[in-house]
Amino acid sequence: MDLQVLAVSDNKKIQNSIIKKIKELINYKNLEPGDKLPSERMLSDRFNVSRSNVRFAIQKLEFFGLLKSIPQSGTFVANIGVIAMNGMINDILSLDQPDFKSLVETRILFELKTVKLAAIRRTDEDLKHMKETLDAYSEKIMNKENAVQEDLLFHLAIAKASGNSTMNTFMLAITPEIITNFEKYHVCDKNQAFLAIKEHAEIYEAIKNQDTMLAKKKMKIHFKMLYQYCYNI
Amino acid sequence: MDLQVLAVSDNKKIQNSIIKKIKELINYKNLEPGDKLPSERMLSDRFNVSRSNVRFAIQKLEFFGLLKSIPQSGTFVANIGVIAMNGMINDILSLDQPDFKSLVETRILFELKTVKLAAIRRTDEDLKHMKETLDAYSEKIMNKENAVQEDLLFHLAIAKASGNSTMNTFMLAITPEIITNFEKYHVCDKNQAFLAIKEHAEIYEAIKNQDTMLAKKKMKIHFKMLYQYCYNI
DNA sequence: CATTTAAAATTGGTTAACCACTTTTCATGT
DNA sequence: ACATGAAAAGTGGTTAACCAATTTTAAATG
Repeated sequence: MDLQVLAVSDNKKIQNSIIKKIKELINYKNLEPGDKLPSERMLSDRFNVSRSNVRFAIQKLEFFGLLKSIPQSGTFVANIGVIAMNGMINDILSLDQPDFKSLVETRILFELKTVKLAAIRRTDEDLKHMKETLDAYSEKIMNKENAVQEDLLFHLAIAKASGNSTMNTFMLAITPEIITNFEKYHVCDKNQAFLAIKEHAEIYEAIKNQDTMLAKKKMKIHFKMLYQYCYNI
Repeated sequence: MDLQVLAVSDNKKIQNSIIKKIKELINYKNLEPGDKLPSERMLSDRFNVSRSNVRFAIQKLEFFGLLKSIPQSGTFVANIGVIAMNGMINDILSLDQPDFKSLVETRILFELKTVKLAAIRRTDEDLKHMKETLDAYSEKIMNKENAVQEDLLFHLAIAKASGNSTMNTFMLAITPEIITNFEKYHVCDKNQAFLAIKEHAEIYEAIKNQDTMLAKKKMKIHFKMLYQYCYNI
């Protein structure tokens, strides 16, 4: 799963317009699962756009499972009917650039789940990794340095320990945007830093002791301020 | 957010090896936030790989917020310290291809949240959209036709109504893989289809009446079989 | 010596040519 | 008519050339 397709780009509008035209083409020609689309060259010619942009558009639709490109052969409609095809393309076209509030909301949802799963599934290696990030965080705070990075790595270590590759991937995907906004709005104040050391340690201990409910409870406390912030923006 | 970057590819190994080398380079040269990386040409020369692959690797790191490419200028280390850089690149390199179990686990987590949010935030337009997908689903089932697509679109309509663009995006991202596996393992049996019509209708009504708890409860019932299946695989 | 400025080198991004392979076409032989 | 096979056309993927804008260099100017 390569989420890259969702990256923002100056060409996004062009690519979305191509996706729209591909959709119209599929409907007009009544293409069904397995049917072949016109070649990239023909599409770029017909739509009056570069082949690169056609390729990007196809890659995006391929990522969402709607098309399937086969080398030296062609691009085919995936095993998905015309109804789902239309519905999903509409959804894809209307995808908004994630806003900060939705990112935080999603992060909280993830972390309250990953912390429980981590408490159940964590391996010895996971614990070691988490402990390392925990110590690195404490050290930075004790030296009164900015520790946003170390804070983050601790949470990512939990996600990894959850044993859920999908959530781990998504956590990594939303992380950069979260950091950017945190620094932009100064979410993590230094006043809260010392308190956070204790909270991190408690979360770690709960996971280590495989106390699922306590782990979640401590994470909830840790997120308390984040909650408030999220809903006040 | 263009998740495309996470797509599987034959070049993934090469690109991951390039990412590894970029990480080593950043460490060796002690590059800090804002510092410039060698040009794409120099990197492709140094690593003995094509510039395209270097570009793909950089795009991936850019998606995860670790690098920032500026046209006609260069590629720069993002505003992220060396610790987070190393930690996150390690995480990125060790990302597993999402397995079916983790996909289902994530989907359930999402849907139990989106259904609650939808009950709170749904607009009249959302309701209209959901009703359409609901009716399309019923019609297919009554005609004893396969309705996997319509089932899916109903759930996507809920995700959209949740008003959370991040979860909406992620739901779309995991959907194709879910469908593929459903059809592969014949998860949705026709015996359950008639029952599902009623369940869908109840979920819709709960969202319409903004009964948050009931909406979640009905969704949980709807997922009951999915739960069992997921944990028996 | 400092300042200006223009030209040359360098950059990420884009386009066009090329490649290896597949698919189609159609002439040939039976 | 039909089967065979080779050649031509077509395919997605890859590489190399090109572009416009930036950055550096150094020569010209005061």
